[in-house]
Amino acid sequence: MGRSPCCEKLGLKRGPWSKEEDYLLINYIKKNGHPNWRALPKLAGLLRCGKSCRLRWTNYLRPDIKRGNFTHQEEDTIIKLHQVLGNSWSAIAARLPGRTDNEIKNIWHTRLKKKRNESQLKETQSEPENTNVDVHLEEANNSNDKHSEISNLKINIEIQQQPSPSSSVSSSSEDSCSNTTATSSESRNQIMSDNLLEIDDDIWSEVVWAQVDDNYVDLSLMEDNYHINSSFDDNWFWDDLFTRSNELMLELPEL
DNA sequence: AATAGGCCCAACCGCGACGGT
DNA sequence: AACCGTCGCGGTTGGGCCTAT
Repeated sequence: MGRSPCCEKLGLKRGPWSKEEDYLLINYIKKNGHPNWRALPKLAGLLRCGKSCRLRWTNYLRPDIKRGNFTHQEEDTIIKLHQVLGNSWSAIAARLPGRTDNEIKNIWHTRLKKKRNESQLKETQSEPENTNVDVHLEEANNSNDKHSEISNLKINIEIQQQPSPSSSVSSSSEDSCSNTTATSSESRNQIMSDNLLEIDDDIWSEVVWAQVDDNYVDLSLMEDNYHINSSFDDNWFWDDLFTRSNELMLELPEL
């Protein structure tokens, strides 16, 4: 048996919203909020389903929405966030005040995906051959105060395995990105295989590049430990990294 | 000027998560 | 535990606009 429709379609209007409908919706929400989207259209005098009203409000009518073109800075932020979060548009939107997930999704598919692919192509053409070593990523100490450690931008990494010549270089496909928050063992394996280190030509240069999802961070060799240095100094990046740190398998050169 | 193709974006669809019963 | 209703999310669609020919 098929799934029942989200609302009674008969008699309900679909398609673009008129100014009158917008006015009714804004007016109602201003006075009453939106405790129940399903009941809202009837109470507001709209011939729409609740889902349509919610979408119109969250993607277009909300007063805190920033209209207009994305700035270069916003575009770069989206690309970086996408490297970490994958297709989690709502999570990306939460970090871009005034922008909606729908808007970000649209700009990604129309412009930024192409832009990202072009810059990746340039990078891969200029990068040297890589060497890989498996290690396990763990926190430097057992402190519960993660943020104090995060703010120092230093995470010690303990090497547990020897070099693995058969290791592959990480994938940067769309699919791998979408798996970053998955928790099944199959997905976890995918995450591990997708998070391999790419190393400088000279592994003793004390500066290597690790890839966390599609995001590059540089690892400095200091006193038999690697320290992660990243341009991503916002706490959200490190929160994400720590949240998944037990699942991440980086590849590092042997100390 | 006509039109084909690409781009952009608002809106829709279907699914999974979640809370209440 | 199972069921149901609701919400939010990501993927997709379709129509208007723009541009090249």
